[in-house]
Amino acid sequence: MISPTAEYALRAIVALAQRQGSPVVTPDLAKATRISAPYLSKILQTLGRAGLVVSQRGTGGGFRLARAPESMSVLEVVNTVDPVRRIHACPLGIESHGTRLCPLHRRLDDMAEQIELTFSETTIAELLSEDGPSKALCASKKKPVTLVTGRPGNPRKAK
Amino acid sequence: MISPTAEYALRAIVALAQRQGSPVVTPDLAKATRISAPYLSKILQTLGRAGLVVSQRGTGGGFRLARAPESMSVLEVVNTVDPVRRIHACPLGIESHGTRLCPLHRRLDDMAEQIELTFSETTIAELLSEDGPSKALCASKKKPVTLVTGRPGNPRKAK
DNA sequence: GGGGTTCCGGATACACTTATCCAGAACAGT
DNA sequence: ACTGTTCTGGATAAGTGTATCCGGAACCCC
Repeated sequence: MISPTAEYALRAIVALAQRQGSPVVTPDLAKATRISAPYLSKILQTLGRAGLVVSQRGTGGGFRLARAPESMSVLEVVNTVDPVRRIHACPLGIESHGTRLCPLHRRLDDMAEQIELTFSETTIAELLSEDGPSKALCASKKKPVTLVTGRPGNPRKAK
Repeated sequence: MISPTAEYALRAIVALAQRQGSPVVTPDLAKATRISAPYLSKILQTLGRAGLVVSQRGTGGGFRLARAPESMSVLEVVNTVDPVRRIHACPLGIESHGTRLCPLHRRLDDMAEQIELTFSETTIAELLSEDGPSKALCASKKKPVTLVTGRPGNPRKAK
């Protein structure tokens, strides 16, 4: 439905949102999101160029959200790394009829529109931990994986 | 949203449904759907193994739908070539909590569920030509591409 | 049963996405 | 300015999905 890369980007954005503006260094973010550090780094670069995150080099640097989580939609994040594809014209070679789509492609595009709408209506803030039991990014309660919150002796369990 | 292959499979199934059980040979189906013949052939093989289409070799052979278009759902076709991926457990390494998903993955799975539901409720018959202007597979009215219906002097316009 | 037709399935090539690596530039603190 | 830190961006590798090719098997008709 969405590409792994888009899902990674959302994980990273959510993890950054949890930090409330404090810069997070790539390896830490990689541990929190369970994404490989080099690849995450590429995704963060893309998000940075799009203006969704801000990077800061040197000691005490890292990445932070460029805006408040309440004002950032899921759609913005997804579209930055892997845009939702709408069907505007008939995918068959036949260009003749304008915006009219056949039933098949009409329905597929309706779905894409629905997804786009849902993404645009959901803010990052809503993904944080709204309803108790399941915390953002699936962080467990029983196993305090520390989730990078503060890392006094990180178990270094990342397989 | 769905892979090219899944969309190809739907095109092929719809094109077969238009033929009302008459066997269609792969090159003809390729022209109708604008899918490359060798690749379409692979997809048809898969659909055949899944029992959605029936193949017949030799002269007068080809492919035809195994069942009535009214009794075949879009979901069956899609799942045959490229199953809808539901999120059953937290994609992060943390297995600790059962079926509880964090808000992010809960929402993504809700979408997948919605898509699955819509696909399961839509039959191939509904994709044929329900509402006049836009005929199945985006076949234009102005340009009678013949769409393989009967082909007296096929323009052979496939780029 | 011979010949033309059509699907079958393995092998292969190509493209795009995902993932990795590393030298270099920017930055903070001293 | 020097040093350690951290991001940057290009080059590259690995993996998956898409597309092609071809010999062989099944089938129909004569």
